[in-house]
Amino acid sequence: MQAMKFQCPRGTRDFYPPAMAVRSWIFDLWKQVSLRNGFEEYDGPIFESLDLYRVKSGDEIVSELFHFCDRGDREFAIRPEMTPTIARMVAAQANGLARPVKWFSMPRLCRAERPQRGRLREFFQWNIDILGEDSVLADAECIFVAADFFQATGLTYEQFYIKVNSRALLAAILQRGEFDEACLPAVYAALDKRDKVSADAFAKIVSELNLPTEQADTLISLGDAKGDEGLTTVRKLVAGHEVGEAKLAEIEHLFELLTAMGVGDCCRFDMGVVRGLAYYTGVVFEAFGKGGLQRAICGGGRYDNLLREVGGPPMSGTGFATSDVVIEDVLKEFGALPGYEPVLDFFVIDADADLFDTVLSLSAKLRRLGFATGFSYKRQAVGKQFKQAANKRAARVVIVETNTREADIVSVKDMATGVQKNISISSLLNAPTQLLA
RNA sequence: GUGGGCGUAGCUCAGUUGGUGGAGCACCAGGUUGUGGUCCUGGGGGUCGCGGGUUCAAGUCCCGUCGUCCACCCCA
Repeated sequence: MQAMKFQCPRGTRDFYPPAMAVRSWIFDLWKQVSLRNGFEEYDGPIFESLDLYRVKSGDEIVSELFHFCDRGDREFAIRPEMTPTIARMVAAQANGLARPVKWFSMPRLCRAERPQRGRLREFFQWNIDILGEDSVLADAECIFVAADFFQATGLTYEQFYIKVNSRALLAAILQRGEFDEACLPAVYAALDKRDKVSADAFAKIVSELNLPTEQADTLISLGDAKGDEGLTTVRKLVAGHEVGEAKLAEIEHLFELLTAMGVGDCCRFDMGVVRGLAYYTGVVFEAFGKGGLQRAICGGGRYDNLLREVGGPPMSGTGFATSDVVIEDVLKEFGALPGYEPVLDFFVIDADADLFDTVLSLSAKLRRLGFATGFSYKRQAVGKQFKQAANKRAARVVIVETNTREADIVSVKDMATGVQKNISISSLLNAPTQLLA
């Protein structure tokens, strides 16, 4: 093979038409689900000041960003996530925006990571955010939107579920257990690993934290705190603790809301969901496919301090994000991706080369009526033109034939059913798609 | 940043103990002189990722390099 000098850069994808069709299908669903849940679309620049990301994550994040300087030595980075951008945008107009702010976006993001399954260096992410609403109702609505999307893709409750937890509740439990502040990050990290390892491995991770026996036991039981039984476990752990009881009541209320919205059955309490260590302050959740890929396919939660941290006004927020890469992965696993749809409504062919003018004029008219219409560039046998029509996945073929000249009649054939009828051009143009119904 | 697998036609892959490269699909062109996606025939296209080494001879063995996939780290 002639060595191709250029290929798409590591971790990026070329979207040839079949792949682009899948991407568009996912985007259309994202948008449709967002809009019907009352979210408005926004977007920002594809690069931001490097400092915007430093503020939140510190200097070490820079090595995982694609960053550059302009000719004035100003530092920028291609956006690796959307949250700083929406925080910046909302902060800038905070006083003028009606609350709650319900926004969504489908940004292209880049991260300078080593690619692996479900993680590329360039990808698209669907972001859903509600800002300016403290009530757990906003969290419930976000979880509902996630469930709504997965069902819209065709997945069932047999194929996905959503784990829900509260970091505020977890913090209260640890506070009551008198866990040392300093070891909290390690405790969070350990819990977050719970579902990725066996019970034994988890016990080992816990023992390596060198916690007092009582605290280690608490942590083990938290790791197993799932579903209604898990809530019972937690109820005992927070009994008599004011904040803990309040946070427990809050998450119980959340589940009541989810049940009322009809998605309670795909949601499950799970203390093992902690999510990163970054900025989550309250409810956190992750969606999972029930197949072989044990990987979160969507995640989010409440971030009540973030706007203030990026220099904005104190304003609460909650939301989630998921990427096109993991969505495609999980849908492929369940065979839920769509086939390649027909791209043409009509393909117009001529039975005789000197009828080509009619092919052109009829095609143009159909196109102006909004129908995707094609024709062969070459004057060749009807069979060859049919072959092209099939190849272009045309839904119908219009045959311009000898009696078209005198009688204005064409044949229209439905390629799926094989049904073919003679009709006048004028009636074809009056009701182009209903003729064969 | 660390570790492992793989790199042969546009795609998916064969290639036997080293002896001057194949299939299916796709693409293009013909055949049946007005009907396709599921017929028949033919064709184009690869210095076997790249570089070096061993050998009379390397797709095949060795080293390096680049690419890619997977896992770890990390995960906004």
